[in-house]
Amino acid sequence: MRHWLLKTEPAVFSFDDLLSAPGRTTGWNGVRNYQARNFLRDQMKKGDKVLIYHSSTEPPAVVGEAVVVREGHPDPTQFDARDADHYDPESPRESPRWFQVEVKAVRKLPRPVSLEEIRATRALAKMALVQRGQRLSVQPVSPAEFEKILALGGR
DNA sequence: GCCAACGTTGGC
DNA sequence: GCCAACGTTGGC
Repeated sequence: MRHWLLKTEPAVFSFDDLLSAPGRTTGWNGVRNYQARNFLRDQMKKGDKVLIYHSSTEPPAVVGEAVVVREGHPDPTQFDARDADHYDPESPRESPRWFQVEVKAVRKLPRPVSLEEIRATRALAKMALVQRGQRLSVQPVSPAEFEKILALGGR
């Protein structure tokens, strides 16, 4: 089993939105970066544990824990011409370009673990999240890093 | 295949 | 709102 971090902008889709979604589950759609796509399509497996991170908010922070409940499959939003933010007219139906997984909320952290706190924690210094210029919205996380974040979050 | 221009991400 | 860093596009 692997561990992951998924970024989302809470103004678009927050952890609370995930908690209130049917079955506390959603398709993690809208990823339009090939490296992140490859993780979604090839590497994320049912049962993998996921940290949910809020970006472009104050403070940016890991706010909750989720689990992969369905492995990579085509992201339906790429075919939806009404969804201007996600529609990709270049993506062939017979070999879709973009993939999603389904994730289910496990629990909200009692305390968010802020980016500042992550930067200040030696054991988390190697996380992709704090590497210069790193922008990937789907990132692998080591088991130790995953547990450390949960501990900092008061779980 | 190079690389300049442009677009996006996301912290600050 | 700024801008550094990075990815993508497209002319050549």
